[in-house]
Amino acid sequence: MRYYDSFESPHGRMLLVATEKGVAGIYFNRQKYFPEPKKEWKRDGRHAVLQQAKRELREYFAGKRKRFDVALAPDGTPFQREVWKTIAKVGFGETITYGELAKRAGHPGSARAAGAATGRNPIGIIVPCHRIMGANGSLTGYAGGLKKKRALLALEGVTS
Amino acid sequence: MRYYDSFESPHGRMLLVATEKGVAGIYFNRQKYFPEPKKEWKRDGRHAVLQQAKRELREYFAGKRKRFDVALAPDGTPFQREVWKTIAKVGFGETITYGELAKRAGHPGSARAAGAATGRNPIGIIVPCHRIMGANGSLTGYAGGLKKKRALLALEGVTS
DNA sequence: GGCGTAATGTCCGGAAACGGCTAGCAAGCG
DNA sequence: CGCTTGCTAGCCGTTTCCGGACATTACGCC
Repeated sequence: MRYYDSFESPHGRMLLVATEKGVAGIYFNRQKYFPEPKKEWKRDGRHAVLQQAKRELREYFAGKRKRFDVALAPDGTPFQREVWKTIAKVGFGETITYGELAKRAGHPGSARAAGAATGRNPIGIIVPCHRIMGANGSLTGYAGGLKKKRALLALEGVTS
Repeated sequence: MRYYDSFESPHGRMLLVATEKGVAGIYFNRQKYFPEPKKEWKRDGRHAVLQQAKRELREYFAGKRKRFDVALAPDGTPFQREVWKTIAKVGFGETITYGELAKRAGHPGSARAAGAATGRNPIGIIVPCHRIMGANGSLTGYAGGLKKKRALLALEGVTS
């Protein structure tokens, strides 16, 4: 079963989705790969996982939180989950390249595949895919739009 | 959740699988498309659906039952479920061709597709796919082996 | 009668395309 | 010369697409 709720972020309304085990997705309205909510999903703003996620997000945007603790439960292939797990370990304000990401995930040389997996990350912000950049320093892409990527990095003090 | 149990038929041991809603599958050992039991399945010989299915099967093989009443809940595409539902309406001792089957299912001309769907029927015996034959009277196929198809038809008094 | 053919829905394997990439050159420019 | 820019060719997991195979049969043509 999946539960969902909306969340008002400084960059617009977001959709949060969770299972019993953890957060499954966070999406900006109209972002790439925005899921169409299924009928059997239940709106439940008081679901434990959703409440924790919302609290941590509020604290993050308020500048009072540098690390997320809520449990994660995204759907994906083994490779994708490896990559996302690796992204989650990149610290606040730190940025790495797609090649470095691939290496840390145990797949050196799979930079391009890591990029594709990054693009499919369903849990923006909490899995901080905005901290991944091109080897030449370019932002290269963001499912919510490069503008949001820049804003998130600015919030974390990355001047670039 | 899926529940399962074994059943001793005159033609060998069988595996029964069910959901809350009805029978999902019945398989001869080593038959085509025999499913590998999943870890999360529960063996439960007293599950209501399984008990009813076993009773009706015993009665059928004893010659005391000509119609099955247990609820069915097979997995399949919409087309496949149409076909299986149509097969279930073919009476004891009656045989029809794949073309007739397709027509009754509301897809005249899809005889071949109906054949493929018949081959994927997960609920042998109760959904009596053994009553479907080639237009020229040949048996053509059976997931449990043609020998069993012949035996079942003989039990129903089809001399052919 | 015998034989090729087209029509039908699904599954499966292989091939190809497609990305939020990158290292390696080759020019262009001051 | 150094630095920057742009193009190219490999790299890799996933997704999409296509072509055949099936528990078939009706039809047209010889």
